[in-house]
Amino acid sequence: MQATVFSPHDHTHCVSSAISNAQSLCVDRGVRLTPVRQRVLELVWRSHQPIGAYELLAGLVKEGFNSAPPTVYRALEFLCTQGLLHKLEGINAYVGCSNPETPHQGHFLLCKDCHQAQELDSQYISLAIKLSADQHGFEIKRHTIEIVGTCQACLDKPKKLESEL
Amino acid sequence: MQATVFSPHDHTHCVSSAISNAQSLCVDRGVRLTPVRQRVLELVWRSHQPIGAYELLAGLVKEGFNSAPPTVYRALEFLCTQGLLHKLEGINAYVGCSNPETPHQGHFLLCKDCHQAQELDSQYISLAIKLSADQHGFEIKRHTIEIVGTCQACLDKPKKLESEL
DNA sequence: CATGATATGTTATAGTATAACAATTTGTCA
DNA sequence: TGACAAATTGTTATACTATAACATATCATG
Repeated sequence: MQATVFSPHDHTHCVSSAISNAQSLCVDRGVRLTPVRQRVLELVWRSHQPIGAYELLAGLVKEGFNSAPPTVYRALEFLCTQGLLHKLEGINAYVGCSNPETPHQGHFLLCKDCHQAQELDSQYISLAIKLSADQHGFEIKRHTIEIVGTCQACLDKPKKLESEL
Repeated sequence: MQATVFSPHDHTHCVSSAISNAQSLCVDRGVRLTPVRQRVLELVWRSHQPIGAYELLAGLVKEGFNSAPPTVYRALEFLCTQGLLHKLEGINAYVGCSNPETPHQGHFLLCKDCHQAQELDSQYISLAIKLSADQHGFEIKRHTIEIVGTCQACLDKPKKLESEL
């Protein structure tokens, strides 16, 4: 089984490599990874779970960015447009994308116990969707694929007692 | 090509058959399709597009139901739980389900021009998702599949002039 | 350094959803 | 029946999510 966000890993490394990757990618594309944008990207990556706009906002404020909602929403829009983040529509939260070089829509496994999100890259899912759309003469612009359930790690954990729920 | 919501059809018939279908289904299951719930279901079906909670609320109020947000959200929760409606997470709106007997999660084509939603039932998509989840030892509880783009009918329409946009 | 384009600051408000508790209705069974 | 428990609805308040509109600041470029 391949490595996933669900298994333990050095997350600090994830963050720093995501940032430096984003920096060079923005230079290449001639777009600006401004301080606010970079900070939002870091905060998303630093979170071990998908994170919401207002939680990010709180993070910005704590670090001296004098911020109101539009600030963070603009940064999020930029980052999503550049493929650096994906938005999870089902929970109004954002996750970093490990593969922003190639623009794509994510497919996600969302664990309802540990709340982590694993991005998939399944050719089968993409193909199945494309075939269905084609059958209807439908031209795809984007799609949202969010699979909610329980991840391997949480399935392996002993069940919680009633008293702990 | 099969019939879809995107093509013209007798929508009045859709509404009435959905309601009577829901009524017998609720009797069978021993759950109560109360007046508010049935009214919400009718309002959703009567709409030619996915419809939001507050628009439904306005509809209820207009017909004398003395209603506040919790009323409509409770009805929507009931109807979704019974499989009579699906929620479209990407646009916070609800659509009727034509096949509520068999509990399932919908796959949707959403046209960004005419705003109609076509529910699919693609075994390929379901299978591809199941395979991906299995590869990760992930146990699926539910999923959200929303494909945004342009439907056949809207593709066939002449393009709007700049002045009309 | 003037200018237009891009980005951010700021205030206000729109849109979506639920918590908490009260009142009512319904089903059930002694 | 009538008393109780469960389910449903009413009501008020508030939390959460997102954007409009306009002012200000910063940046790239000639």
